[in-house]
Amino acid sequence: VPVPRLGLLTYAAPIGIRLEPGMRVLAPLGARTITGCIVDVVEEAAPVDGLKTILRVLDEQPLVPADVVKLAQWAADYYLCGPGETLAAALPPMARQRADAFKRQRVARITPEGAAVDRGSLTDKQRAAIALVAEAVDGVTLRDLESRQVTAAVIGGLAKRGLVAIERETVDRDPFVADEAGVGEAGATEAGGHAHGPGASGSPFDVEPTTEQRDALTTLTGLASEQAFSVALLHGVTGSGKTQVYLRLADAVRRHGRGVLLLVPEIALTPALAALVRRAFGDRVAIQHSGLSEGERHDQWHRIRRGDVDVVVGTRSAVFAPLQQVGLIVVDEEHDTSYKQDESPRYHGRDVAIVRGREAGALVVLGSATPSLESFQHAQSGRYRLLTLERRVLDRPLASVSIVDMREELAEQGPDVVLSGRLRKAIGQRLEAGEQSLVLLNRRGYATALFCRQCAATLECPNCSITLTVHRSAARARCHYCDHEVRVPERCVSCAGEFLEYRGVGTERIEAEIRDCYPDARIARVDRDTVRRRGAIARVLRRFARRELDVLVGTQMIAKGHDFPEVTLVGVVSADVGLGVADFRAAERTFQLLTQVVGRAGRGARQGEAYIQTLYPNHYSIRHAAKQDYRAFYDRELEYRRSMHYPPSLSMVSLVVKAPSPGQAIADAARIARQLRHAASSFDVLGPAPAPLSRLRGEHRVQIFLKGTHRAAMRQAVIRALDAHRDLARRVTVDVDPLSML
DNA sequence: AGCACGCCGACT
DNA sequence: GTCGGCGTGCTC
Repeated sequence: VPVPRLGLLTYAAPIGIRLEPGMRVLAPLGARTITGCIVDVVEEAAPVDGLKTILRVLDEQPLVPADVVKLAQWAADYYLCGPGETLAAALPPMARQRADAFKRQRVARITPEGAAVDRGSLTDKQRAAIALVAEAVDGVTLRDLESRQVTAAVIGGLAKRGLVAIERETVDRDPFVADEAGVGEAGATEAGGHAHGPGASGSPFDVEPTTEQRDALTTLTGLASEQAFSVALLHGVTGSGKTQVYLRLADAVRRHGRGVLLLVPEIALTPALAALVRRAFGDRVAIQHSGLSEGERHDQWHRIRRGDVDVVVGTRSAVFAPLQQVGLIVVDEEHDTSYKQDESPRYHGRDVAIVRGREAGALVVLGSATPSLESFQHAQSGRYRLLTLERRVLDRPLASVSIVDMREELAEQGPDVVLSGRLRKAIGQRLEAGEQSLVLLNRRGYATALFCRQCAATLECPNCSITLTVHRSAARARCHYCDHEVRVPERCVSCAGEFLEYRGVGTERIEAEIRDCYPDARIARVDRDTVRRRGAIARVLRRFARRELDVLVGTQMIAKGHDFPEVTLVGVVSADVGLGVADFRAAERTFQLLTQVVGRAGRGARQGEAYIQTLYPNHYSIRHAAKQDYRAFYDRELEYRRSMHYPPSLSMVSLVVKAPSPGQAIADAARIARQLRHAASSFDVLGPAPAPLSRLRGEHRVQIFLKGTHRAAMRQAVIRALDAHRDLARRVTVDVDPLSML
């Protein structure tokens, strides 16, 4: 049942009804009627006491394929959430709705008392109302009564006196009956709706593969043809043509009659890829991502279920797509953190993909220029097959990268410097030459904080332990966690001082700086603030690809997988943004982001150049990213993780306990930690300690970490600890294999 | 007294 | 997620 933290429930059903895993049923749950999904069927010779009986079977055939039901169950066990939560991810959008979503109406009926009452004792309005109710044999809905000038107040008064009865009734109407009839090709959206990405049209197979690509393909098609489970890590530098390998491999697999799942971090950010896949496989492709409307998602899901497609492109939830005979699962940019869902069910799309591949006997290909330490370690140990693309297509050189020491810039130009002289000059040169530039700063807004020079107070969020970010164009200061916002104050809110200072820069400020510097440049900004609306990012990227823009300023959104041949300059305003975070993955994230964004330069005929501004020019993640030296970074980072006992040398589970006060949060967490320590023989329990974001949306947060090599033991301990403290269960968030320490 | 609101436990 | 039960605190 679609209820968080609730395990599998057992219901009775009459003998003789066809029941199979994957079928949906209507069942009573407490006072409600809900739509559940059958996970298992057990036959009993005699009736079992204490079970409620399912009300109705909604499907004649399993809606969710049996293997996907099993996969969802595995994910629920592994990630410590309710099976209904993972199963919900596997169901088509509209089937997720509760039975209550069948229109529920309030119906009034006459009672014996009401029929017998002396109508002379009633008011005019009551008399009119009771007359209407009495003449309707099956009762009359309150909505109908209202349209006949009988207000809810009048009918409520009659109900209170027991003269009419009001009941909630579900309208018996299965939304799928209507849908199934109408499922047509209308759902075959135009490759995500926004087709033309940069690059050429025509079949992607027209391009001749490089020698390296050919070698990788030979190995991969070999592995795929074995029709047995294996995992390959395709480590290819930026611009080496990994997509080309995926597409050709996918084509080979589907020609052998097996299905292909292509998982990508966020299609909405890379509309070009969707278009490419579309051109490669035509209408044998389905697309699944959150940018589609409910109706579109529903249609795409059913196209897959019916077997109308053999290639599915989608974001993490597509790992549960109802595709049959899966022979290949590709996880593109496997290191990308958006594969991990940041709300329950907190599953990792890549890791679920590997389990699905194992169960299906499929080849799983993980691709990245900057593999996660987890994946690369498995490749090193031989568990995954390692394939490497070391050269760019057409042997184009990687960008030449310069690290700009901002300490020197500060010394020379004063504390207000944002763009170094070198980066500013480089942008100017590109404008002169008619070439394009990307400028990255992974932080949105104009300023990160508003600081009072008189009393040293900083404008903070009243609900969260964080400073408000200044968005100047909106003249608002906003919390990026709870969305609380205020007008930017003219005077300090604590001392009324009038000398307020903007501290810390964001993309909005960078855009303004570049405009100041180069008033004629055509500049656009890409971050969550500017591309909130559907299709907005595709529009900007398209304009950039058509060279209607000279400079693109943005957050990590501009670093992801885009292929702009005319970009010859990449500037990173501050490589340090992610390094300050209290997270053992800070260096890895910084390395990945820098490598990815630097890889956007020089993908066309002209050599690319990049500038990375930093206050830590000797930090290893910056140095190795500048050289695009993944191996050096990996060796160094792995050593750090080993010595500090962090993943991938062991596994972690994070628990966050929330409470209305800090003391309460600590006390509650301490109870759970005690219980965990009690069970801890093979793992360590760290904490409780205030979480880095100690207050969020008005709640105080305290953290506990489990660290160990035996995940099952840790999961077991968490289950038992939460079982022993049922009263706290709702206040605790459990994250298995957390990607963030926040 | 009557009820709005929030918290908590239960849901097969 | 959401319902019912129950306690607290407020209004008439």
